[in-house]
Amino acid sequence: MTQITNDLYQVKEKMYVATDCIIFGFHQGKLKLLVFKRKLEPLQGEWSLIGSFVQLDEDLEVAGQRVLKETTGLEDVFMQQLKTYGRKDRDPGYRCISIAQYALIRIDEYDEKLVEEHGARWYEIDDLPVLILDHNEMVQDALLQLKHNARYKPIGFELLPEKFTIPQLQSLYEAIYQRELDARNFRKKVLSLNVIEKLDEKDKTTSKRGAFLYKFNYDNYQKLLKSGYNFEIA
Amino acid sequence: MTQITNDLYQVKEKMYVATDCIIFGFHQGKLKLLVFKRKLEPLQGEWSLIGSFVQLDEDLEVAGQRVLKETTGLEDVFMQQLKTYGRKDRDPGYRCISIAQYALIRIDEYDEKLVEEHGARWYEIDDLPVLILDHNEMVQDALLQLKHNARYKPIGFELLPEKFTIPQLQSLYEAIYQRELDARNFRKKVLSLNVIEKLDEKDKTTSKRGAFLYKFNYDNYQKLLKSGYNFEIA
DNA sequence: TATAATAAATGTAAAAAATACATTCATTAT
DNA sequence: ATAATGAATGTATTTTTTACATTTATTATA
Repeated sequence: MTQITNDLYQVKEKMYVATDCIIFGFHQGKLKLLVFKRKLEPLQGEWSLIGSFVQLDEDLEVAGQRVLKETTGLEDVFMQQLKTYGRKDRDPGYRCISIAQYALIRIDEYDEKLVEEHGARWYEIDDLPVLILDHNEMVQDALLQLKHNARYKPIGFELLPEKFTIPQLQSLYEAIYQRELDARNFRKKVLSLNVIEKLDEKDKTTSKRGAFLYKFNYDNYQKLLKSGYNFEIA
Repeated sequence: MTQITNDLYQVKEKMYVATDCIIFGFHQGKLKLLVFKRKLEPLQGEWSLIGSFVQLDEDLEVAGQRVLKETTGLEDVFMQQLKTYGRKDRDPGYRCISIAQYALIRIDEYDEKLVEEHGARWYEIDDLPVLILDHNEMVQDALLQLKHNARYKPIGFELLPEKFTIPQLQSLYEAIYQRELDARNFRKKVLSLNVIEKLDEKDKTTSKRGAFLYKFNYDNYQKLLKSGYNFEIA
Protein backbone atom coordinates (compact mmCIF):
# COMPACT_ATOMS: atom_id res chain seq x y z
CA MET A 1 0.00 0.00 0.00
CA THR A 2 1.43 3.31 -0.93
CA GLN A 3 -1.15 6.04 -0.68
CA ILE A 4 -2.17 6.31 2.93
CA THR A 5 -4.61 9.12 3.36
CA ASN A 6 -4.18 10.07 6.97
CA ASP A 7 -1.06 10.27 9.04
CA LEU A 8 -1.83 7.99 11.93
CA TYR A 9 -1.82 4.23 11.92
CA GLN A 10 -5.14 2.75 12.83
CA VAL A 11 -6.46 -0.57 14.05
CA LYS A 12 -6.99 -3.45 11.72
CA GLU A 13 -10.72 -3.56 11.35
CA LYS A 14 -11.03 -3.35 7.63
CA MET A 15 -9.40 -4.92 4.62
CA TYR A 16 -7.87 -2.41 2.22
CA VAL A 17 -7.17 -3.27 -1.38
CA ALA A 18 -4.39 -1.42 -3.14
CA THR A 19 -2.41 -1.79 -6.31
CA ASP A 20 1.27 -0.98 -6.68
CA CYS A 21 2.99 -0.40 -9.99
CA ILE A 22 6.46 -1.59 -10.86
CA ILE A 23 7.43 0.71 -13.71
CA PHE A 24 10.33 -0.40 -15.87
CA GLY A 25 11.99 1.70 -18.50
CA PHE A 26 15.02 1.31 -20.72
CA HIS A 27 17.45 4.12 -21.39
CA GLN A 28 21.02 4.25 -22.63
CA GLY A 29 21.53 0.54 -22.40
CA LYS A 30 20.26 0.33 -18.83
CA LEU A 31 17.09 -1.18 -17.45
CA LYS A 32 15.57 1.26 -14.99
CA LEU A 33 12.85 1.43 -12.38
CA LEU A 34 10.72 4.47 -11.57
CA VAL A 35 10.54 5.06 -7.82
CA PHE A 36 8.74 7.72 -5.85
CA LYS A 37 9.37 9.70 -2.73
CA ARG A 38 6.42 9.23 -0.38
CA LYS A 39 4.52 12.42 0.28
CA LEU A 40 2.43 11.28 3.22
CA GLU A 41 3.00 9.94 6.66
CA PRO A 42 3.78 7.31 7.66
CA LEU A 43 7.14 6.75 6.02
CA GLN A 44 7.08 10.18 4.41
CA GLY A 45 10.18 10.85 2.34
CA GLU A 46 11.03 7.18 1.89
CA TRP A 47 11.39 5.64 -1.56
CA SER A 48 8.45 3.59 -2.67
CA LEU A 49 6.64 2.19 -5.64
CA ILE A 50 3.67 4.22 -6.72
CA GLY A 51 0.27 2.85 -5.88
CA SER A 52 -3.29 3.60 -4.96
CA PHE A 53 -6.31 2.07 -3.40
CA VAL A 54 -8.54 0.28 -5.87
CA GLN A 55 -11.84 2.11 -6.15
CA LEU A 56 -15.11 0.29 -5.59
CA ASP A 57 -16.27 0.93 -9.12
CA GLU A 58 -12.95 0.33 -10.81
CA ASP A 59 -11.51 -2.73 -12.52
CA LEU A 60 -8.10 -3.81 -11.29
CA GLU A 61 -6.46 -3.08 -14.64
CA VAL A 62 -8.13 0.30 -14.79
CA ALA A 63 -6.73 1.17 -11.37
CA GLY A 64 -3.25 0.36 -12.61
CA GLN A 65 -3.68 2.44 -15.75
CA ARG A 66 -5.05 5.30 -13.68
CA VAL A 67 -1.96 5.31 -11.48
CA LEU A 68 0.26 5.25 -14.57
CA LYS A 69 -1.62 8.11 -16.12
CA GLU A 70 -1.48 10.23 -12.98
CA THR A 71 2.21 9.68 -12.51
CA THR A 72 3.67 9.58 -15.98
CA GLY A 73 0.95 11.02 -18.16
CA LEU A 74 1.06 7.88 -20.30
CA GLU A 75 -2.05 6.01 -21.38
CA ASP A 76 -2.56 2.48 -22.65
CA VAL A 77 0.72 1.38 -21.20
CA PHE A 78 1.74 -2.26 -21.37
CA MET A 79 0.92 -3.57 -17.95
CA GLN A 80 0.67 -7.01 -16.50
CA GLN A 81 -0.43 -8.37 -13.19
CA LEU A 82 2.48 -9.75 -11.23
CA LYS A 83 1.23 -11.14 -7.95
CA THR A 84 -0.90 -10.17 -5.00
CA TYR A 85 0.96 -9.49 -1.80
CA GLY A 86 -1.11 -10.40 1.20
CA ARG A 87 0.96 -11.13 4.26
CA LYS A 88 -1.22 -10.11 7.16
CA ASP A 89 1.57 -7.95 8.62
CA ARG A 90 2.94 -6.52 5.39
CA ASP A 91 1.69 -3.07 6.26
CA PRO A 92 2.03 -2.20 9.93
CA GLY A 93 -1.22 -0.65 11.10
CA TYR A 94 -3.47 -1.42 8.18
CA ARG A 95 -4.57 -4.75 6.86
CA CYS A 96 -3.96 -4.16 3.24
CA ILE A 97 -3.37 -6.46 0.33
CA SER A 98 -1.76 -5.12 -2.76
CA ILE A 99 -2.06 -6.35 -6.31
CA ALA A 100 1.31 -5.63 -7.89
CA GLN A 101 1.28 -4.86 -11.59
CA TYR A 102 4.32 -4.17 -13.68
CA ALA A 103 4.51 -1.76 -16.56
CA LEU A 104 7.00 -1.42 -19.37
CA ILE A 105 7.34 2.05 -20.78
CA ARG A 106 9.39 3.80 -23.41
CA ILE A 107 11.40 6.32 -21.46
CA ASP A 108 11.55 8.76 -24.34
CA GLU A 109 7.78 9.01 -24.33
CA TYR A 110 6.92 9.71 -20.76
CA ASP A 111 5.93 13.09 -19.51
CA GLU A 112 8.99 14.32 -17.66
CA LYS A 113 7.19 17.12 -15.90
CA LEU A 114 4.56 14.87 -14.37
CA VAL A 115 7.21 12.46 -13.18
CA GLU A 116 9.13 15.29 -11.55
CA GLU A 117 6.05 16.69 -9.83
CA HIS A 118 5.60 13.35 -8.13
CA GLY A 119 9.11 13.40 -6.75
CA ALA A 120 9.94 10.40 -8.86
CA ARG A 121 13.31 9.17 -10.05
CA TRP A 122 14.65 6.53 -12.38
CA TYR A 123 17.07 4.10 -10.75
CA GLU A 124 19.17 1.52 -12.52
CA ILE A 125 17.91 -1.88 -11.54
CA ASP A 126 21.19 -3.01 -10.08
CA ASP A 127 21.48 0.11 -7.98
CA LEU A 128 18.06 0.39 -6.36
CA PRO A 129 17.44 2.16 -3.06
CA VAL A 130 15.68 0.55 -0.13
CA LEU A 131 11.93 0.80 -0.68
CA ILE A 132 9.17 0.76 1.93
CA LEU A 133 7.26 -2.33 3.06
CA ASP A 134 7.62 -5.30 0.71
CA HIS A 135 8.27 -3.17 -2.36
CA ASN A 136 11.82 -4.44 -2.90
CA GLU A 137 10.42 -7.95 -2.91
CA MET A 138 7.88 -6.88 -5.51
CA VAL A 139 10.62 -5.48 -7.72
CA GLN A 140 12.74 -8.60 -7.48
CA ASP A 141 9.74 -10.77 -8.32
CA ALA A 142 8.93 -8.51 -11.26
CA LEU A 143 12.49 -8.73 -12.56
CA LEU A 144 12.36 -12.50 -12.47
CA GLN A 145 9.05 -12.45 -14.28
CA LEU A 146 10.40 -10.01 -16.84
CA LYS A 147 13.41 -12.24 -17.52
CA HIS A 148 11.15 -15.20 -17.86
CA ASN A 149 8.64 -13.49 -20.11
CA ALA A 150 11.29 -11.91 -22.28
CA ARG A 151 12.40 -15.43 -23.14
CA TYR A 152 9.04 -16.49 -24.43
CA LYS A 153 7.31 -13.37 -25.60
CA PRO A 154 8.76 -10.46 -27.53
CA ILE A 155 7.85 -8.40 -24.52
CA GLY A 156 11.00 -6.36 -24.77
CA PHE A 157 9.64 -4.39 -27.68
CA GLU A 158 7.41 -2.49 -25.26
CA LEU A 159 10.49 -0.90 -23.79
CA LEU A 160 11.90 0.46 -27.04
CA PRO A 161 10.73 3.34 -29.19
CA GLU A 162 8.58 2.35 -32.15
CA LYS A 163 11.56 2.40 -34.44
CA PHE A 164 14.63 0.70 -33.09
CA THR A 165 17.82 -0.89 -34.33
CA ILE A 166 18.89 -4.47 -33.81
CA PRO A 167 21.85 -3.44 -31.67
CA GLN A 168 19.42 -1.49 -29.46
CA LEU A 169 17.19 -4.51 -29.14
CA GLN A 170 20.18 -6.65 -28.29
CA SER A 171 21.31 -4.19 -25.67
CA LEU A 172 17.84 -4.34 -24.10
CA TYR A 173 17.92 -8.12 -23.93
CA GLU A 174 21.39 -7.97 -22.47
CA ALA A 175 20.09 -5.62 -19.78
CA ILE A 176 17.18 -7.93 -19.00
CA TYR A 177 19.22 -11.13 -18.94
CA GLN A 178 22.17 -9.39 -17.38
CA ARG A 179 24.63 -11.12 -19.66
CA GLU A 180 26.22 -10.47 -23.04
CA LEU A 181 24.85 -11.98 -26.20
CA ASP A 182 26.55 -12.78 -29.46
CA ALA A 183 25.61 -10.19 -32.07
CA ARG A 184 25.52 -12.63 -35.00
CA ASN A 185 23.43 -15.22 -33.23
CA PHE A 186 21.12 -12.62 -31.77
CA ARG A 187 20.44 -11.01 -35.13
CA LYS A 188 19.94 -14.39 -36.76
CA LYS A 189 17.46 -15.48 -34.12
CA VAL A 190 15.45 -12.29 -34.00
CA LEU A 191 15.15 -12.06 -37.77
CA SER A 192 14.16 -15.70 -38.04
CA LEU A 193 11.09 -14.99 -35.90
CA ASN A 194 9.71 -12.72 -38.59
CA VAL A 195 8.24 -10.25 -36.16
CA ILE A 196 10.32 -7.22 -36.98
CA GLU A 197 10.31 -5.32 -40.24
CA LYS A 198 13.27 -3.52 -41.71
CA LEU A 199 12.63 0.13 -42.54
CA ASP A 200 14.34 2.27 -45.12
CA GLU A 201 15.83 4.52 -42.47
CA LYS A 202 18.98 4.44 -40.45
CA ASP A 203 19.78 5.58 -36.98
CA LYS A 204 23.15 7.30 -37.01
CA THR A 205 23.38 8.38 -33.40
CA THR A 206 25.75 5.61 -32.42
CA SER A 207 27.87 4.96 -35.46
CA LYS A 208 29.13 6.57 -38.61
CA ARG A 209 27.79 3.81 -40.75
CA GLY A 210 24.40 3.93 -39.07
CA ALA A 211 22.16 1.00 -38.19
CA PHE A 212 18.94 0.19 -39.99
CA LEU A 213 15.76 0.88 -38.07
CA TYR A 214 13.14 -1.82 -37.63
CA LYS A 215 9.60 -1.86 -36.38
CA PHE A 216 7.65 -4.54 -34.61
CA ASN A 217 5.04 -6.41 -36.63
CA TYR A 218 2.16 -7.20 -34.31
CA ASP A 219 0.23 -9.16 -36.93
CA ASN A 220 3.02 -11.64 -37.51
CA TYR A 221 3.50 -11.82 -33.78
CA GLN A 222 -0.15 -12.78 -33.26
CA LYS A 223 0.08 -15.40 -36.01
CA LEU A 224 3.19 -16.87 -34.46
CA LEU A 225 1.54 -16.96 -31.06
CA LYS A 226 -1.48 -18.80 -32.45
CA SER A 227 0.71 -21.36 -34.17
CA GLY A 228 1.88 -22.25 -30.67
CA TYR A 229 5.37 -20.98 -31.19
CA ASN A 230 7.66 -20.57 -28.30
CA PHE A 231 9.46 -17.33 -28.94
CA GLU A 232 12.73 -17.96 -27.30
CA ILE A 233 14.71 -14.96 -28.25
CA ALA A 234 18.01 -15.41 -26.54
CA MET B 1 -16.27 -15.08 -4.55
CA THR B 2 -17.83 -18.28 -3.40
CA GLN B 3 -18.93 -18.18 0.21
CA ILE B 4 -21.59 -15.58 0.51
CA THR B 5 -22.90 -15.42 4.03
CA ASN B 6 -26.35 -14.03 3.55
CA ASP B 7 -28.84 -14.73 0.85
CA LEU B 8 -29.61 -11.27 -0.51
CA TYR B 9 -27.49 -9.24 -2.82
CA GLN B 10 -26.52 -5.94 -1.33
CA VAL B 11 -25.24 -2.62 -2.54
CA LYS B 12 -21.60 -2.10 -3.39
CA GLU B 13 -20.32 -0.09 -0.48
CA LYS B 14 -17.49 -2.28 0.61
CA MET B 15 -14.65 -4.16 -1.01
CA TYR B 16 -14.61 -7.87 -0.23
CA VAL B 17 -11.51 -9.99 -0.59
CA ALA B 18 -11.91 -13.67 -1.30
CA THR B 19 -9.73 -16.51 -2.42
CA ASP B 20 -10.84 -19.30 -4.73
CA CYS B 21 -9.03 -22.60 -5.08
CA ILE B 22 -8.53 -24.47 -8.31
CA ILE B 23 -7.89 -28.00 -7.13
CA PHE B 24 -6.30 -30.36 -9.62
CA GLY B 25 -5.89 -34.05 -9.14
CA PHE B 26 -4.68 -36.92 -11.29
CA HIS B 27 -6.40 -40.27 -11.36
CA GLN B 28 -6.43 -43.14 -13.82
CA GLY B 29 -4.58 -41.26 -16.50
CA LYS B 30 -6.89 -38.26 -16.31
CA LEU B 31 -6.30 -34.77 -15.03
CA LYS B 32 -9.25 -33.76 -12.88
CA LEU B 33 -10.71 -30.73 -11.17
CA LEU B 34 -12.55 -30.69 -7.86
CA VAL B 35 -15.76 -28.66 -8.11
CA PHE B 36 -18.37 -27.91 -5.50
CA LYS B 37 -22.12 -27.48 -5.39
CA ARG B 38 -22.91 -24.12 -3.85
CA LYS B 39 -24.80 -24.40 -0.57
CA LEU B 40 -25.89 -20.80 -0.21
CA GLU B 41 -27.92 -18.32 -2.13
CA PRO B 42 -27.34 -16.74 -4.52
CA LEU B 43 -26.60 -19.36 -7.14
CA GLN B 44 -27.34 -22.19 -4.72
CA GLY B 45 -26.93 -25.57 -6.33
CA GLU B 46 -24.65 -24.32 -9.09
CA TRP B 47 -21.17 -25.74 -9.64
CA SER B 48 -18.40 -23.57 -8.36
CA LEU B 49 -14.82 -23.53 -7.21
CA ILE B 50 -14.43 -23.57 -3.48
CA GLY B 51 -13.44 -20.35 -1.83
CA SER B 52 -13.71 -18.18 1.21
CA PHE B 53 -13.26 -14.65 2.35
CA VAL B 54 -9.76 -13.85 3.49
CA GLN B 55 -9.75 -13.13 7.22
CA LEU B 56 -8.32 -9.88 8.53
CA ASP B 57 -5.65 -11.69 10.52
CA GLU B 58 -4.83 -14.28 7.92
CA ASP B 59 -2.08 -14.43 5.29
CA LEU B 60 -3.27 -15.08 1.77
CA GLU B 61 -1.50 -18.43 1.58
CA VAL B 62 -2.93 -19.44 4.92
CA ALA B 63 -6.43 -18.68 3.69
CA GLY B 64 -5.88 -21.01 0.75
CA GLN B 65 -4.54 -23.78 2.95
CA ARG B 66 -7.46 -23.33 5.31
CA VAL B 67 -9.94 -23.80 2.49
CA LEU B 68 -8.08 -26.90 1.33
CA LYS B 69 -8.03 -28.32 4.82
CA GLU B 70 -11.74 -27.69 5.37
CA THR B 71 -12.73 -29.25 2.08
CA THR B 72 -10.33 -32.11 1.55
CA GLY B 73 -8.80 -32.65 4.96
CA LEU B 74 -5.35 -32.26 3.41
CA GLU B 75 -2.65 -30.08 4.91
CA ASP B 76 0.53 -28.60 3.43
CA VAL B 77 -0.78 -29.00 -0.05
CA PHE B 78 1.20 -27.67 -2.98
CA MET B 79 -0.51 -24.43 -3.81
CA GLN B 80 0.43 -21.51 -5.94
CA GLN B 81 -1.08 -18.12 -6.55
CA LEU B 82 -2.51 -17.87 -10.01
CA LYS B 83 -3.95 -14.41 -10.50
CA THR B 84 -6.28 -11.94 -8.86
CA TYR B 85 -9.63 -11.48 -10.52
CA GLY B 86 -10.88 -7.97 -10.03
CA ARG B 87 -13.37 -6.93 -12.69
CA LYS B 88 -15.68 -4.50 -10.96
CA ASP B 89 -18.76 -6.43 -12.10
CA ARG B 90 -17.42 -9.95 -11.68
CA ASP B 91 -19.77 -10.64 -8.83
CA PRO B 92 -23.20 -9.10 -9.31
CA GLY B 93 -24.20 -7.39 -6.08
CA TYR B 94 -20.91 -7.43 -4.21
CA ARG B 95 -17.71 -5.73 -5.11
CA CYS B 96 -15.39 -8.58 -4.49
CA ILE B 97 -11.94 -9.37 -5.77
CA SER B 98 -10.71 -12.92 -5.61
CA ILE B 99 -7.18 -14.17 -5.42
CA ALA B 100 -7.21 -17.47 -7.29
CA GLN B 101 -4.78 -20.10 -6.08
CA TYR B 102 -4.31 -23.48 -7.62
CA ALA B 103 -3.53 -26.65 -5.77
CA LEU B 104 -2.15 -29.95 -6.96
CA ILE B 105 -3.16 -32.91 -4.87
CA ARG B 106 -2.66 -36.64 -4.89
CA ILE B 107 -6.11 -38.02 -5.33
CA ASP B 108 -5.36 -41.20 -3.46
CA GLU B 109 -4.53 -39.21 -0.36
CA TYR B 110 -7.49 -36.95 -0.02
CA ASP B 111 -10.17 -37.46 2.55
CA GLU B 112 -13.11 -38.80 0.57
CA LYS B 113 -15.59 -38.25 3.34
CA LEU B 114 -14.83 -34.57 3.71
CA VAL B 115 -15.06 -34.07 -0.02
CA GLU B 116 -18.44 -35.76 -0.11
CA GLU B 117 -19.78 -33.70 2.78
CA HIS B 118 -19.06 -30.62 0.75
CA GLY B 119 -21.04 -31.87 -2.19
CA ALA B 120 -17.91 -31.92 -4.24
CA ARG B 121 -17.12 -33.90 -7.36
CA TRP B 122 -14.11 -34.61 -9.52
CA TYR B 123 -14.56 -33.68 -13.17
CA GLU B 124 -12.23 -34.51 -15.99
CA ILE B 125 -10.72 -31.31 -17.26
CA ASP B 126 -11.99 -31.70 -20.77
CA ASP B 127 -15.49 -32.33 -19.53
CA LEU B 128 -16.08 -29.56 -17.03
CA PRO B 129 -19.51 -28.20 -16.13
CA VAL B 130 -20.40 -24.54 -16.29
CA LEU B 131 -19.18 -22.84 -13.14
CA ILE B 132 -20.48 -19.66 -11.52
CA LEU B 133 -19.11 -16.18 -12.13
CA ASP B 134 -15.65 -16.14 -13.69
CA HIS B 135 -14.67 -19.54 -12.33
CA ASN B 136 -14.41 -21.20 -15.75
CA GLU B 137 -12.00 -18.46 -16.75
CA MET B 138 -9.97 -19.15 -13.62
CA VAL B 139 -9.78 -22.84 -14.47
CA GLN B 140 -8.65 -22.18 -18.05
CA ASP B 141 -6.01 -19.74 -16.83
CA ALA B 142 -4.84 -22.30 -14.28
CA LEU B 143 -4.58 -25.00 -16.93
CA LEU B 144 -2.43 -22.78 -19.10
CA GLN B 145 -0.23 -22.00 -16.14
CA LEU B 146 -0.01 -25.65 -15.22
CA LYS B 147 1.07 -26.55 -18.75
CA HIS B 148 3.61 -23.81 -18.71
CA ASN B 149 4.99 -24.67 -15.30
CA ALA B 150 5.09 -28.37 -16.00
CA ARG B 151 7.51 -27.58 -18.79
CA TYR B 152 9.99 -25.83 -16.59
CA LYS B 153 9.54 -27.23 -13.15
CA PRO B 154 8.99 -30.82 -12.15
CA ILE B 155 5.69 -29.63 -10.78
CA GLY B 156 3.89 -32.73 -11.97
CA PHE B 157 5.36 -34.77 -9.16
CA GLU B 158 2.94 -33.08 -6.78
CA LEU B 159 0.10 -34.87 -8.50
CA LEU B 160 1.52 -38.36 -8.14
CA PRO B 161 1.81 -40.55 -5.07
CA GLU B 162 5.21 -40.54 -3.43
CA LYS B 163 6.22 -43.68 -5.23
CA PHE B 164 5.40 -43.71 -8.89
CA THR B 165 6.46 -45.44 -12.07
CA ILE B 166 7.86 -43.77 -15.16
CA PRO B 167 4.85 -44.79 -17.26
CA GLN B 168 2.61 -43.12 -14.66
CA LEU B 169 4.67 -39.96 -14.80
CA GLN B 170 4.49 -40.02 -18.57
CA SER B 171 0.76 -40.45 -18.49
CA LEU B 172 0.49 -37.43 -16.20
CA TYR B 173 2.53 -35.29 -18.56
CA GLU B 174 0.43 -36.50 -21.44
CA ALA B 175 -2.68 -35.42 -19.55
CA ILE B 176 -1.22 -32.00 -18.84
CA TYR B 177 0.09 -31.38 -22.34
CA GLN B 178 -2.89 -33.10 -23.92
CA ARG B 179 -0.73 -34.97 -26.40
CA GLU B 180 1.10 -38.26 -26.58
CA LEU B 181 4.78 -38.51 -25.77
CA ASP B 182 7.34 -41.04 -26.93
CA ALA B 183 8.10 -43.50 -24.13
CA ARG B 184 11.80 -43.85 -24.97
CA ASN B 185 12.46 -40.14 -25.26
CA PHE B 186 10.43 -39.35 -22.17
CA ARG B 187 12.28 -41.86 -20.03
CA LYS B 188 15.62 -40.69 -21.37
CA LYS B 189 14.83 -37.06 -20.62
CA VAL B 190 13.40 -37.59 -17.17
CA LEU B 191 16.27 -39.80 -16.07
CA SER B 192 18.84 -37.38 -17.42
CA LEU B 193 17.55 -34.70 -15.07
CA ASN B 194 18.67 -36.75 -12.07
CA VAL B 195 15.71 -35.79 -9.94
CA ILE B 196 14.07 -39.17 -9.56
CA GLU B 197 15.51 -42.17 -7.76
CA LYS B 198 14.86 -45.75 -8.67
CA LEU B 199 13.55 -47.87 -5.81
CA ASP B 200 13.90 -51.58 -5.33
CA GLU B 201 10.16 -52.12 -5.67
CA LYS B 202 7.85 -52.69 -8.55
CA ASP B 203 4.28 -51.72 -9.18
CA LYS B 204 2.47 -54.65 -10.72
CA THR B 205 -1.02 -53.21 -10.97
CA THR B 206 -0.77 -52.46 -14.65
CA SER B 207 1.41 -55.18 -16.08
CA LYS B 208 2.62 -58.70 -15.49
CA ARG B 209 6.21 -57.66 -15.69
CA GLY B 210 5.70 -54.75 -13.33
CA ALA B 211 7.26 -51.30 -13.54
CA PHE B 212 9.93 -50.06 -11.17
CA LEU B 213 8.86 -47.44 -8.67
CA TYR B 214 10.75 -44.17 -8.36
CA LYS B 215 10.68 -41.33 -5.90
CA PHE B 216 11.35 -37.66 -6.37
CA ASN B 217 14.66 -36.34 -5.08
CA TYR B 218 14.04 -32.83 -3.76
CA ASP B 219 17.71 -32.23 -2.94
CA ASN B 220 18.88 -32.81 -6.49
CA TYR B 221 15.98 -30.74 -7.70
CA GLN B 222 17.08 -27.81 -5.56
CA LYS B 223 20.67 -28.15 -6.77
CA LEU B 224 19.55 -28.22 -10.37
CA LEU B 225 17.38 -25.15 -9.82
CA LYS B 226 20.28 -23.24 -8.31
CA SER B 227 22.54 -24.15 -11.21
CA GLY B 228 20.04 -22.25 -13.33
CA TYR B 229 18.80 -25.29 -15.16
CA ASN B 230 15.73 -25.10 -17.27
CA PHE B 231 13.87 -28.31 -16.58
CA GLU B 232 12.10 -28.88 -19.81
CA ILE B 233 10.61 -32.24 -19.34
CA ALA B 234 8.72 -32.85 -22.51
C1' DT C 1 40.73 13.63 -51.32
C1' DA C 2 42.95 9.86 -49.04
C1' DT C 3 42.98 7.67 -44.69
C1' DA C 4 41.79 6.35 -40.07
C1' DA C 5 38.29 5.20 -37.06
C1' DT C 6 33.90 3.19 -35.65
C1' DA C 7 30.05 0.39 -35.04
C1' DA C 8 27.06 -2.54 -38.29
C1' DA C 9 26.54 -6.42 -40.85
C1' DT C 10 27.43 -11.07 -42.28
C1' DG C 11 28.44 -17.02 -42.72
C1' DT C 12 30.04 -21.37 -41.45
C1' DA C 13 31.48 -25.29 -38.89
C1' DA C 14 31.03 -27.89 -34.52
C1' DA C 15 28.41 -29.31 -30.62
C1' DA C 16 24.30 -30.29 -28.33
C1' DA C 17 19.57 -31.35 -28.09
C1' DA C 18 15.35 -33.19 -29.92
C1' DT C 19 13.10 -36.45 -32.54
C1' DA C 20 11.70 -40.70 -34.89
C1' DC C 21 11.44 -45.33 -34.65
C1' DA C 22 11.24 -51.32 -33.47
C1' DT C 23 12.78 -54.98 -30.62
C1' DT C 24 13.62 -57.57 -26.48
C1' DC C 25 12.48 -58.47 -21.56
C1' DA C 26 10.19 -60.02 -17.27
C1' DT C 27 6.31 -61.77 -15.51
C1' DT C 28 1.72 -63.95 -15.16
C1' DA C 29 -2.07 -66.69 -16.70
C1' DT C 30 -3.47 -70.45 -19.28
C1' DA D 1 5.53 -74.83 -22.13
C1' DT D 2 3.61 -70.93 -24.24
C1' DA D 3 0.90 -66.86 -25.16
C1' DA D 4 0.04 -62.40 -23.74
C1' DT D 5 1.14 -57.84 -21.81
C1' DG D 6 3.12 -53.63 -20.71
C1' DA D 7 8.20 -52.23 -19.41
C1' DA D 8 12.52 -51.31 -20.88
C1' DT D 9 16.13 -50.12 -24.06
C1' DG D 10 19.61 -47.79 -28.38
C1' DT D 11 20.71 -45.53 -32.53
C1' DA D 12 20.60 -42.69 -36.50
C1' DT D 13 18.69 -38.30 -38.28
C1' DT D 14 17.27 -33.73 -37.91
C1' DT D 15 17.10 -29.46 -35.70
C1' DT D 16 18.82 -26.04 -32.74
C1' DT D 17 22.37 -23.73 -30.41
C1' DT D 18 26.79 -22.12 -29.98
C1' DA D 19 31.34 -20.30 -31.08
C1' DC D 20 33.95 -17.44 -33.67
C1' DA D 21 36.57 -13.28 -37.40
C1' DT D 22 36.16 -10.41 -41.34
C1' DT D 23 34.23 -7.00 -44.31
C1' DT D 24 31.28 -2.84 -44.96
C1' DA D 25 29.33 1.87 -44.84
C1' DT D 26 30.00 6.16 -43.25
C1' DT D 27 32.14 10.21 -40.99
C1' DA D 28 35.87 12.94 -39.33
C1' DT D 29 40.40 14.53 -39.97
C1' DA D 30 45.02 14.64 -41.89
